[in-house]
Amino acid sequence: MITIREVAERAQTSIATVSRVLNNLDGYSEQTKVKVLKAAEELGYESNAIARSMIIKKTNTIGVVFPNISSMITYEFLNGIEDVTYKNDFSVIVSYTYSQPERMMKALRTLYEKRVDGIIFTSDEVTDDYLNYLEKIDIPVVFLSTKSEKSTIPYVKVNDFAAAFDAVDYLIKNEHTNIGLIAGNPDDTIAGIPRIEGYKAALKKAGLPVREEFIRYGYDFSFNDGKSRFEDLINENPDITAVFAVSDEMASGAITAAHQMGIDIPGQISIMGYDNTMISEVAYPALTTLAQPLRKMGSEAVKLLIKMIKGDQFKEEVVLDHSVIERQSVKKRNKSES
Amino acid sequence: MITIREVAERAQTSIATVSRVLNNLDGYSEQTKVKVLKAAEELGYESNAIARSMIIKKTNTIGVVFPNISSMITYEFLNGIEDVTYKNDFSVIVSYTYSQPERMMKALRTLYEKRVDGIIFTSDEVTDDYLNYLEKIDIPVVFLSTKSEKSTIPYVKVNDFAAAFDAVDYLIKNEHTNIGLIAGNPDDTIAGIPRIEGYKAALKKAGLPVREEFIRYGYDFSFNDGKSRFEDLINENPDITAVFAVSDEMASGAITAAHQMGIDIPGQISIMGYDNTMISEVAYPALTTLAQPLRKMGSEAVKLLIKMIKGDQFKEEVVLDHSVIERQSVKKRNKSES
DNA sequence: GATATTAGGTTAAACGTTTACGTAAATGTA
DNA sequence: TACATTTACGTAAACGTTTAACCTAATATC
Repeated sequence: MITIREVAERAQTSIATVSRVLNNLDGYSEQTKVKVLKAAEELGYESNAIARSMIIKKTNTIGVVFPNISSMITYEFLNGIEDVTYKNDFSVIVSYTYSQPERMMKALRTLYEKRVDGIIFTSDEVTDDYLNYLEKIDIPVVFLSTKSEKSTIPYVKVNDFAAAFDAVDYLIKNEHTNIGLIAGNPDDTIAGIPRIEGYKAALKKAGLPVREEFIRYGYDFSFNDGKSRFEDLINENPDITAVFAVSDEMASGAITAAHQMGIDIPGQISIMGYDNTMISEVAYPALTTLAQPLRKMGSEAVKLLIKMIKGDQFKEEVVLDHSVIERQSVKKRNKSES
Repeated sequence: MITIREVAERAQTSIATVSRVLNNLDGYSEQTKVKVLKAAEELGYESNAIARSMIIKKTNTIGVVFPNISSMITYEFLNGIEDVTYKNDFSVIVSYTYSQPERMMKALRTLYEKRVDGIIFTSDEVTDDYLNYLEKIDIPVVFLSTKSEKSTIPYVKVNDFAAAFDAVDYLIKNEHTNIGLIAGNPDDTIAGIPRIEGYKAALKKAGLPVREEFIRYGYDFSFNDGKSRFEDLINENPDITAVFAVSDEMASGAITAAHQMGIDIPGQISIMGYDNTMISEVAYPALTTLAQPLRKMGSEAVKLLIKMIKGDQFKEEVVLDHSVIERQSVKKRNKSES
């Protein structure tokens, strides 16, 4: 492997000068610059980021940890992240942790060993163990689509409560009163509880009763989860006319179940999803859904992280806007608005 | 940041001994081992992989480059990759290149600068520029779902020709004779041409004519691509009874188009996909498709790469099995087989 | 003409490890 | 007892950079 030393030799100068030329600093004549560049070119020199990192104490690398969330969410996040890491000359190390604590801890430890400049922690519940470790290693961290009350680590999220509220509100505005909920795990403080509470709040605000039997709790936001919850929900509550599923995958599962049960969507029952991933377009009928700006969330998270890496110490919280995307899975009976 | 030196000081020994203890080598007494471990623990020492890499010349990191292929394919590949990198204590740097040459070259250069131990190059056409660079830097590389005739770099793939052949053969066995093809880009030597040729070969073998007007060429294997190709294809050829789309996303687009055109799937037209990503389950009717073992492809690729990194120089090619997954989008009229 | 400044370099230390080599003490062997 | 071997360390070099500190000659300033 060819080093700065060999370049210096060939250019008949010192390694310090070579370093300066290569880093566009000053302190050399045009003549030596040319000699150095020529020598580097001829030798096919490529700088060694490891050696460089060793002394500047920056790796220009960030780490991203994902639990086992939906493929499409992961993809959108990652694309948003790469959009800005690319522009800022950062590399990204990704780890899937499948929400397993040992795997998560190992991932964090490895990221620290490799001296990443910052970490994006996505979508997973933040346990005390994680938090303690993150605080101990003391490198910039931002939470993406999660947060922790116990720390001042900044986050990028949508407001899950408000988003669920708006989704249900949209159904109510379209004259639905018997609205079922296919929820996340009721122990999940991030994507579980807030959406359940948003659902309840929307009903209450409209003066509708909150009926526990209209709520089914899922576990992993998956297609199959949504499918079986839907069957169960509708079999036991034939009077439901709309259901809000807290992920697009669940909503797609519900649609497939409906097809199999001979239920017309949206003729008999309207279904609303959450996320606005690609799946909502592929489903038939196409899913009306509550959109999170996933890609933007990814890019905002890195922007924030890079700011922190560059030294800005003030810590912001970013709450991005959500919106309802109307497609074909909800019957529109909205009389009051345009 | 706390170093081996400080640990040595606190344990009243030398840095060499500390290093030996921490790396489980021998050459120290039980007593000093305890002292060192205790000191390290108390100081919260965590080793610095950068400094380590500097001298051992290994980073335990690999790079993976993705073009802009389907989110679900990317996800499956990455999961397969992580399954085995995790077990082997490697980290993975991922770069999305969106098939842009400058971005690709920059990604490769960065990976080399950061001295990754190996590279997995996925799904993209291998240009001479890429190949030259890969050969120049001389680190282990494996191609995943792509290959190059011009080099001996090993690859992990399915046989696209045979897979497409089998898909079309399946349609023929189910008594379809007028079979349309929604193909990839006819300039794409990886996922384009071989699948087109497989389609043609299956027809020929069955004594069916190859009719150019039954073939539509897409560009990016996307949902919208499949949707508009299908509309076009069926409008101009009402006698078609089955269509093979060379990606699940395209096939889903075709299904959606069919719904909008009032065509019953599979009653009037059967549709077959390719990939067996999650989308094929979500589509309605669920897609009968040609399955690639995506996750396994990812894990086999890293296994091979790690073998090469560890020093095995013989280069294997891995061609994994494909299969037809029967769901509901193809009308079964198979009289001859069970 | 004397001094200060600048341009254009060089030398060497530093980053945090691993490891080859040296050596003194402990242990084994004849 | 004498010698050989092994154990348990310590010292220092090395990895490939960046950069502070230093140097010299040329130019500018008065």
